[in-house]
Amino acid sequence: MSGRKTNSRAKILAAAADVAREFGPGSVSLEAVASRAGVSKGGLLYYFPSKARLMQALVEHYLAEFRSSLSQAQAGGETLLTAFIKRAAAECREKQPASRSWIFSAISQDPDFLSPLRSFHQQLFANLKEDNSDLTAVLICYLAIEGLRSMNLFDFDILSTEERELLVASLLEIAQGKR
Amino acid sequence: MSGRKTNSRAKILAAAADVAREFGPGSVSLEAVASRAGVSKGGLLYYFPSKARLMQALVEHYLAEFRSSLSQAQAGGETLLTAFIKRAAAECREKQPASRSWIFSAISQDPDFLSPLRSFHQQLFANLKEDNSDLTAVLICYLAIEGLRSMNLFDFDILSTEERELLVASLLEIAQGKR
DNA sequence: CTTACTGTACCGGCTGGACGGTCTTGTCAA
DNA sequence: TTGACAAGACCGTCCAGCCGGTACAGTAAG
Repeated sequence: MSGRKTNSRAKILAAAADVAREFGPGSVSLEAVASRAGVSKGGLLYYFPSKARLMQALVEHYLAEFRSSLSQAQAGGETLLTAFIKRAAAECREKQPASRSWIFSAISQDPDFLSPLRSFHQQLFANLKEDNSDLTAVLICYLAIEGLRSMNLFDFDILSTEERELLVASLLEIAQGKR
Repeated sequence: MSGRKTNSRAKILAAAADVAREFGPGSVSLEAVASRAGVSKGGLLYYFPSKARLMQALVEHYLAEFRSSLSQAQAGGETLLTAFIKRAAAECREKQPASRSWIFSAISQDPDFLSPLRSFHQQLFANLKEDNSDLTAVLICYLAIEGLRSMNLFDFDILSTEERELLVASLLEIAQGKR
């Protein structure tokens, strides 16, 4: 077929996420991912020499995306905290539910795959505290957003759209010290 | 009926949670759980005729515990919201980190195992709204607590003890309309 | 000739589950 | 009181199936 400039790598990563979302995290096998990506098993293993590498790449890819979209939001002259809130809200709006189910596959494979995520969050939280003198506001906003993201991850559609927007608006007020 | 004093069922459930926490959610196999519980594989299968049943029981057991401790906290004449906050805070203090890792095993096995949890949370949130007229306060407190629980679940020890206590104190103030 | 794959075939390991057997316990007729 | 017996509470083994990973031969594009 097409031999050149293929972005099979990206396709495979997307396929892994799709399989996890559609068929459940337990269904993420090399075969399933390969067939979903329109690639043979051999082709998959050409890019990711082991399942562990695939999972690792999944985490790293997500983290890179997260980072870039955060700094992009921050480039508009916003505070880190408001950028974080807005970005999370946008994610909840745009992405389909359970779009991060692959995380469960990764944890099942090896919980250590989360450590990059952990250290990222640690640093993010540290930066948030540095950036905003009101520790209470940082705590409330950060945890509430993580709660929102958690709901999204587990596909708990508990909040209505209006409630979510109300929450985000309230958090933005708190973040700006207007409470 | 039989006369054997049997707490094997409870032991097996605890063992499953222990295996998930110590060796990772991917290591929860019937054999591993059985050996951890001091029971043979056949014995395990006697109590839980399939792995799916084990997972289901795990969810139900957790839910029953959650419910009872919530209503117990509420029996002291507290609001549902404050009871929820205090209970979650206590859980973070007492339980060892990642003590709910078995959830990941259940999701990997079949995401539908979460639906009892989902409907419980839906009802809990509905009750919270009914009980407290300040929707914003309910939203913030509920989501922030869920964020805290999420941190605990993923074993992200991002907050110091003081920060956590500060957060809880702030949330309790918000819950009581003292903000 | 190299790169970037495809496709097939295969292997060893592990897992869930079935099955048959064994020991223990409570029941009840004699 | 006893002793037979059914039922309960396990144990140990076996097996089919899937999964990750390897090996390798082939192929089409650049």
